[in-house]
Amino acid sequence: MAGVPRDKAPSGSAVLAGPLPERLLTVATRLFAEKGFEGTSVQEIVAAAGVTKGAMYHYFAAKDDLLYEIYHRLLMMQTSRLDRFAGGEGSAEDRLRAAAMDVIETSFLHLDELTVFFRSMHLLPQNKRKAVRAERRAYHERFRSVVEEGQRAGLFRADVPADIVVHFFFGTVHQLTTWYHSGGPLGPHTVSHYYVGLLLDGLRHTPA
Amino acid sequence: MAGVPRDKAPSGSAVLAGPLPERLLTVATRLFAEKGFEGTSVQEIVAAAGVTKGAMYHYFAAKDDLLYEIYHRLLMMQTSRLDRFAGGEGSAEDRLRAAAMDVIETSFLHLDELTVFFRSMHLLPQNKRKAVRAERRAYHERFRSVVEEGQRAGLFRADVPADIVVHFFFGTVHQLTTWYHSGGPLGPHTVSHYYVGLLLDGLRHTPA
Amino acid sequence: MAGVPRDKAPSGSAVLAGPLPERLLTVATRLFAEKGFEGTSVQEIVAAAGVTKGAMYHYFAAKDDLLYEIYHRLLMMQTSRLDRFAGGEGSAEDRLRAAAMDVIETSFLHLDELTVFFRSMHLLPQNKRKAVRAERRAYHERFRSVVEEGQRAGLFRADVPADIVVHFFFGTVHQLTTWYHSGGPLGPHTVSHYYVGLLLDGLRHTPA
Amino acid sequence: MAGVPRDKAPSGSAVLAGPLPERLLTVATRLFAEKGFEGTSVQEIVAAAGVTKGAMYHYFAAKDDLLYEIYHRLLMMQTSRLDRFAGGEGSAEDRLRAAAMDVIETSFLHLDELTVFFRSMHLLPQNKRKAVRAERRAYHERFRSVVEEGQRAGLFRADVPADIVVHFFFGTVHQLTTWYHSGGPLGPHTVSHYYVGLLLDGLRHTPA
DNA sequence: TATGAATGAGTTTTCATTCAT
DNA sequence: CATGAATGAAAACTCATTCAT
Repeated sequence: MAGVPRDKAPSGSAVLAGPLPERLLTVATRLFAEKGFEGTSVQEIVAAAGVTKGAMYHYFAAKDDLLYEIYHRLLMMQTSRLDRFAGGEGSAEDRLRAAAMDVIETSFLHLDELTVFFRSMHLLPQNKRKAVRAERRAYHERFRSVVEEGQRAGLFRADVPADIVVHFFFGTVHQLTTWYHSGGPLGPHTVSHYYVGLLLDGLRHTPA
Repeated sequence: MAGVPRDKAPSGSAVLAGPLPERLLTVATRLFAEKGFEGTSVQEIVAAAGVTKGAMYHYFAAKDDLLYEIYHRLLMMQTSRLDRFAGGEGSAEDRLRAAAMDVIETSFLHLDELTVFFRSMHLLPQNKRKAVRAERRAYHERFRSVVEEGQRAGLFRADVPADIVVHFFFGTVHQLTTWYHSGGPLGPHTVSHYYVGLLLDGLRHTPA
Repeated sequence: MAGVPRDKAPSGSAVLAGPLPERLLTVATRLFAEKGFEGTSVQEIVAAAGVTKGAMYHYFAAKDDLLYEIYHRLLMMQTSRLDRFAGGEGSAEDRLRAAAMDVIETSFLHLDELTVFFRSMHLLPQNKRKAVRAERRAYHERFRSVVEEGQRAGLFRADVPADIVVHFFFGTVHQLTTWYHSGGPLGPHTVSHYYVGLLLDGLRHTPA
Repeated sequence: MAGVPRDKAPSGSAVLAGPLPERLLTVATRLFAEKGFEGTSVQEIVAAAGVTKGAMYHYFAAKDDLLYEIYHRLLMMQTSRLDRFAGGEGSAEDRLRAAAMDVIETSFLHLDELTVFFRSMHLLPQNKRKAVRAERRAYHERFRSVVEEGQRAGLFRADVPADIVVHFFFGTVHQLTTWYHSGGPLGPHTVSHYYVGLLLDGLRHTPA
């Protein structure tokens, strides 16, 4: 056992389906969520994916790139979904409600990605961090525009800046991962319902 | 090579007042917030505090301990403040409002600690993580009890579990650090005011 | 400070042939015997082998592993030799004499290993120490069985437990390293001859 | 708990009797035997003795000195006992037997010291190591002189150099610590008896 | 495309010892 | 006599990345 290289990939027991880049992202997401980005070695990732380091570096220039790609894909997906809901039919309130419900429910399906996102953004190198932030800001703006539309239409209170409303809402959505566990008493849909209720009722009411 | 000290602290540029443990915690908090726990080396901490590594390990058994102590002190302070507000005079709504305002305003004074908290909790070893979680849970329960009191008194809507309400509120408070920057257009008090408004109006309203 | 390699191997002066794991074991054995396990740094080992630390840790999970492997290889060799001699032809006395001679002469060829063995066994982590002890116990038992055979055949005195006889003999063999130096007046073969004489004559005689 | 110095001595639970230097040597011997010299920190020693580092450094200039003093005291005691037995009445055989019995039985009373001796001698600095070796050599010579006396008197075989005989015997005595455990089936006296028997019968007999 | 041996720069931690009080 | 805060030097180990094959 000693004197034998220690980082051969275990041949069986791995996720062996699908194209390699996706497989690597999938296992990396899980591992980063479990043990943190810095707590997960490249060796562990490639072992879990059933390949060797060389293979990974063939597709990703650096470990950072895995992180960036996880963020990028998550944001792409959320952006496209938001566009669909925000640009749909109905009142600003209807559309905001639908979009908000969707964000939360989608978040429940991607808790690992969210966990990694808010824990490890600061570990990206400057240029990639800037790129991610730009994507996120665009997402935020799109959401805000619906809130503003509702305010102009007199549906929502106008005494709180739309910017604050969006931060208020996404803030709590992004913290879901710190308390929600899938084994608990409340299902994703229930939580989404409550959260959207608290948001929209807070929005609709005009304070004394 | 020999005889050349490798971790001498630079003589200027450091916080050189007060007892060493506090000094170390102060600089560690700032550095962890800036560059992350994993991105900050012990060497950088002790250099910023103007001492050597040995001095730090004289007081803290591990780098982890700095992290734990930051959390612990923050939670102690928040708990004692919450007790004061929640146990005060007035209706449940008055007390909730006062406590909520205080939490947010206090958070603005400790943004660095909050940043570190939610980014790096997972880096604590199990036993310390458990201890922190227990403290945080107690805090959560105390807050929840005020919400429940208000629900029983008919002041707050009762169709949303108090637990959810607390998660909803603290979630967004804890995310403050991801968007708020002290140079921005809105002051801490203003943001607190908006946030508490959104929360309490969402709570007071009874949906159709 | 940055950019200055800290553990580059000196290009000359090293054992540069053969597969790396063996090379590392060879130099480690010599260094451990010279300066002790704790007194030898990993840095010194890899420098003597002409590689960097990373290379060593590619093959050995820990410094301990070098130690374990040294023991393991020594015991494997001794066990296989003992099997050959103990299981050979001739009376129990003939076989014991042959085996004993061989043990001592072989020990002279591996004084460094023996030195390290008895000085540093206690530095192994529990699990590895257990493994070594098990191997050594098997070796002891094999030797003892020949002594017992001789006792049953009436060739050896039976008033001393075979276990004690084996401890008595191996004890002194294992201490060879504390006094024997290859430059001295007595050659390995001479010493072996004397030792085996003292043992077998002590065994054969029945005290009054 | 954090931010508090980590090496205060535990106030109770320690050996608190007798003069400090002796107390320190006693606990050091036990700890060195248990965990090795390098595996035992000065902090552990002083904590076990119920004092602080300063106190220890008041009596011993260095950690090495504890080791040296352990050796020195053991050798002083053994030398004085050997002088008594070797210089006593009776034939060379009688005196050798008595001295040998005494060495072994005394060794059983000082197993910890012996363990430390043979494991850690190499950790002493050169000058102290030389001093110990000189003391040990004198002891060896004294013992050898009795063997030679017996050889000249025709009591012992003369075909084995007395030097070898002494190494043979002390070798196995010094290895006692590697296999003897006080809980085992054989008491110290029994083992001493067997060992001395094997030695003297090996000595007395003249090989064919 | 893919391998895996080897690198090099860095990390946390340990600890004997000193010295002002 | 004794304290204990602080030092300074080194140690074991990690790991993202490269490169000859």
